[in-house]
Amino acid sequence: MKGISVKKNEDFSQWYTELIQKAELADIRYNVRGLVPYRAWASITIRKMYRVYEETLERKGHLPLIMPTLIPERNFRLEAKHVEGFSPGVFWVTHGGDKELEEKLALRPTSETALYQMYSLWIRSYNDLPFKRYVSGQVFRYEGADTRAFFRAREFHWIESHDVFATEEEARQQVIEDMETTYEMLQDEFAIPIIFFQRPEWDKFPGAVHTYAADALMDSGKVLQLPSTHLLGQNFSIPFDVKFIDENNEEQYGYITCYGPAISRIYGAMIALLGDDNGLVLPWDMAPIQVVIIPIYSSGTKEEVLVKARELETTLKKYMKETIIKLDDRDYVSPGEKFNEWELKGVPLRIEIGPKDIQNEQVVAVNRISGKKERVKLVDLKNYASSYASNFTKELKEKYSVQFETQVQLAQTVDEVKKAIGENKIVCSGFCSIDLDGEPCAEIIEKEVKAFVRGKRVDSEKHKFEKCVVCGKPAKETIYIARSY
RNA sequence: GGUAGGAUGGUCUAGCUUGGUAAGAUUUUUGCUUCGGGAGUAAAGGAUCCAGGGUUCAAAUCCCUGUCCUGCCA
Repeated sequence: MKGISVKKNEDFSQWYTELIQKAELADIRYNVRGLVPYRAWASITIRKMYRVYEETLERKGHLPLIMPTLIPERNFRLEAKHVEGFSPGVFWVTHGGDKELEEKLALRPTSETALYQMYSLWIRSYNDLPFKRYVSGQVFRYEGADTRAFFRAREFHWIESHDVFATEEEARQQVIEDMETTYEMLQDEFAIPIIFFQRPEWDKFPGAVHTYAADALMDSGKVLQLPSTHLLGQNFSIPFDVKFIDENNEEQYGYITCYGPAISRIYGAMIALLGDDNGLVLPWDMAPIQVVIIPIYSSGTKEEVLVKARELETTLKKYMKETIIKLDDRDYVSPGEKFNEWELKGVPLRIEIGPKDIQNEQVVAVNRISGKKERVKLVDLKNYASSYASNFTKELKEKYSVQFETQVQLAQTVDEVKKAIGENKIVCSGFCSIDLDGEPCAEIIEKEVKAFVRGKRVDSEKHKFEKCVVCGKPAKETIYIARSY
C-alpha cells in the first residue's frame, strides 16, 4: 500500500514511521545507528526553515559564522560542568590515518568551546559589544539506542547563536529576545504551539546560570523540548578569557547567552503534529510544492485538457511569482493516485481541471487541511489562490493551537498527578523548589509517574499552591509535569 | 542498560520446524484499453537469501560470531 496504513491517533509510532518512508522524507536504512539521510522532500523544507530562521536572526543583529566541526579536548575541559554534562555524549576522533593523535578531537556536540576560544581573540573593547553571532550546521551526540528520525538522532541539524554583552541585564534581555524569536518562528511560521519553561536547576544546560526551554504541545498531552536559550552569565567567559576593556579602561568579563533551535527536531515536531491520516500537512511557506495542478481527461479530451492545464500553469506562475507550482501531467498515473500521492506529501493546494470544468470556465480547488472541494471560476482564480496562500498557515495554526490551559490539570498529591498524566494531561502542581534541593522530589515523580518536571512557566502564572506535591513542605514554586517524547 | 523478535529481487512478504530447482504480490520497462478519489490486461526485467566462519555430498534453512533494524521493559 502506498498510503499510510494506520490512523495517526490509533498507532502514532507506526504512523510516523510510515509517513517518513512513504512521503520520502528520510531513509532509516543508513548503516550507522542514529545517522539518517534526509531525502529531497524533507531536505527542501529543512533548507527553507533554515533560511527563514537565519534571516530572522540576522534582522535581529546576528552575523553568520562558519566554524570547524572538531574541537580539541583541552577546550572541552575548560568549563567543569560543561565537560561533566557532555562527556558521555561525545564522539571522539582519536586517529589521523593510522597514527594516534596526540590530542583527541571532539566532534562538536555544541559549539561553545570552539566559539569562545575565538571570541576571546575577537572581542577587545566595549566598542565590540554586543557581539552577536550564529552558526548553522550539524552537531553530534552519542545518544542511547532510543533514536528516531528527526526527533532524536546522533547527528542533528541546528542553529546556535552565541551573544556576548557588557552587562548581565543586556544578557537577560537577549534571552527574552530569543524567546520572542522562538514564538515568531515556531508558532507563526511552523504552526507549532509552544510554551516556555524555566528549567529546574537539575535539568539545566551544563554550565548555564539559567535555562529556558520551549516545550511543544503535541497531541495526547505529551510535550517535546524544542529551542532552548541559556543565560551562561560569566561561567564560560572566565575560563575562556572572553573579556573586554570597558569605558574606564578596565578589563571586564563578558556576559554570554546562547540559543539553540534544532531545525531537524523542529521539522520532526512539525510533521508529527500537523500531519493527518492521509499524510503530511505543511505550512504554506514550508511546502516544497505549494500548488499542484492535476488534469483530468479521457482519451477524447486529453489534448484539450492538457492545453488548458498548461495555460493555467503559465497564468498562475506569472501571477504568483514566489509560489512553486507543479503541473502533474504524468499520463501513466491515474488522477486518483495523484490525489493520494500529493496529499501524502502535504501539498497545500490542489487544483483539478477536467472537461466539465473547461465547459464551465472553472477549476476545482481542494484544501489539504479540510479536504473540501470548491469550484472556482477561472476569472476569480488569481484572487482565490492568493488569498488561499495567505490564509493557509493561519488556518493550520488555528486548527492546532491548543488552549494550553485546557490541557492542564491541577494536582495536590502524587496520586492525582499519576491519574492526570494517565488521562493525557499536563499537570500543574506546587513544588518545594526548582533549586537542587528539589531534585529528590523530582526523582520521585519520574519514578512513580514516569513523567518529568518541566519547570515553571516563563509567562504569567495564576495558580498558587501551599504545599509541595511530593514532600508536603511549603511550595516555593508552581511547576508543570508532563510526559515527553 | 535489560529482554524478545527480525534481516530473502527496488518495496512488502512466503519458504526455515523436517537441509535438496528461491516463490508470490507490488514496483520498474514496453504494448493495448483507461482516466472526476489509489485502473485493467499481456509480456519482459529484476536476488552475493545481512556479513564472516562452522557442520554437511548438499545450507535461505542447522550451529557460532559480528552488524543493523523493530517491539516491550528500565
